[in-house]
Amino acid sequence: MIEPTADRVPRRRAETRRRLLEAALPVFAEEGFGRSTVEQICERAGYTRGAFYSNFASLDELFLAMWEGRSAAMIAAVRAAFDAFAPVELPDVRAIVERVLPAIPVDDAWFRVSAEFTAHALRNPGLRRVMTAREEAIAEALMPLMVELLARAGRSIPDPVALGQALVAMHDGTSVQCLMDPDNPLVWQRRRDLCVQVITAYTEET
Amino acid sequence: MIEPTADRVPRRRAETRRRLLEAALPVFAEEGFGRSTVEQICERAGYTRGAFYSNFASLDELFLAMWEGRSAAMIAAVRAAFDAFAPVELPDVRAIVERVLPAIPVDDAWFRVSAEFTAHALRNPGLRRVMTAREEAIAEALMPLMVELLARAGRSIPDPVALGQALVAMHDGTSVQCLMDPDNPLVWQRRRDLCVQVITAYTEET
DNA sequence: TGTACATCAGTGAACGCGCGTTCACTGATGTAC
DNA sequence: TGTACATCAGTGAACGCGCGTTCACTGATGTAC
Repeated sequence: MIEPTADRVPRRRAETRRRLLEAALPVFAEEGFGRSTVEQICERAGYTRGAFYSNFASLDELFLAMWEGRSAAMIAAVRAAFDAFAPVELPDVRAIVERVLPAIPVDDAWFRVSAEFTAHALRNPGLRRVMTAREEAIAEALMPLMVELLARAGRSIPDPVALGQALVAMHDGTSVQCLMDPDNPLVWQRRRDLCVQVITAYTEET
Repeated sequence: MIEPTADRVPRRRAETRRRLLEAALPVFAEEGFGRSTVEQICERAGYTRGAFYSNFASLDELFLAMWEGRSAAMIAAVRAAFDAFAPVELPDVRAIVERVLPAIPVDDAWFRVSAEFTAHALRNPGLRRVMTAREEAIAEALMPLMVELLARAGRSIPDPVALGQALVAMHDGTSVQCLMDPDNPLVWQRRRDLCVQVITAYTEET
């Protein structure tokens, strides 16, 4: 059984696009977005520069597309990790944090690129909206699971939005600290502690 | 009375350096570090490119020097603001936060550059050490004042290092949120609330 | 199924710009007497 | 104080590289009969 032919034309294009996007993250992570060149990305992906311009109008466009793709994948991965914990017995907030927090990857290359993307977005009102929308999407995707886990630890959340924002800030802020000093277990420990404190402060015993 | 001549040779150089460093922040903020050129900085500072190479070996070197200078100025400003609150009566944690937190500038241009510098430092072990050292310097400069203010609110700090790290993470994480959505007063409110919660969680009534 | 034809994704050469970096120079600044 | 001299910070022209962007082309892929 052959694929419907209608798909098969875009197949090749889609593959090229995918490979360019895949090659972009390591290049941006190593060189920085601003110092990355179309040539470097094409070379790593195994194409000539013409292929790039056949698929993207500019490096900016590819940067955004790459960021969106990786972000979505990241959220999906964390969500899956959360779901996996559903059947497990989690008696208190600390137990939840100790099991759930490690499921959120703190990835060096991705963080470098995210930091630059943030700076880039702060220069561009359109991108700002994209970023805040994504933060809301994360909160919406993960908060129901948080609510359920915390309910099983006997805790309710008076203001879920405030907790969501606090957790994102906590994650962002402590990620840098951990990546700056990755071999210091104390920094990681304090990250977990802060997470426990924040959740405790933003929830009530039922 | 004329200045000692020994100073006067470096005077001109020092002035050139200063102007180049001053011009660098807005250029980096607008273009991004990676897309900034020696030419742009020199043009804004009113020099030719030769003057740049007479004072700095590379854009990287200027970037670091600029970041260090601005960081130090920032710490000094916050420290001064803290000191100014010393004689005021501050009855509780919330009152302290409401008065002290606004003294910490959340500056758009500086934040953009800081975010990129962070990404840059994560690529370079030497710069990582510079950054962690600076974070420690901030904590050391401000923590004694925090201790004193909190003591007057009847609170002691069992683990000042942990509180320091938590506050830095809180500041970094919520700054992005505030700058992404600067006209939303709720985001700023939640930043203050989180600060109160963190301080409360990391201190004990005496 | 097989053959002729159409499409268009990706090639690779070409062009030109803008920037990094160098360096012989000049004139501002300071020194010696 | 005044003059001749020394220094060296910043100038501006020059060179060359590397990249962005374009575009005529080719050959892989799919279509029609």
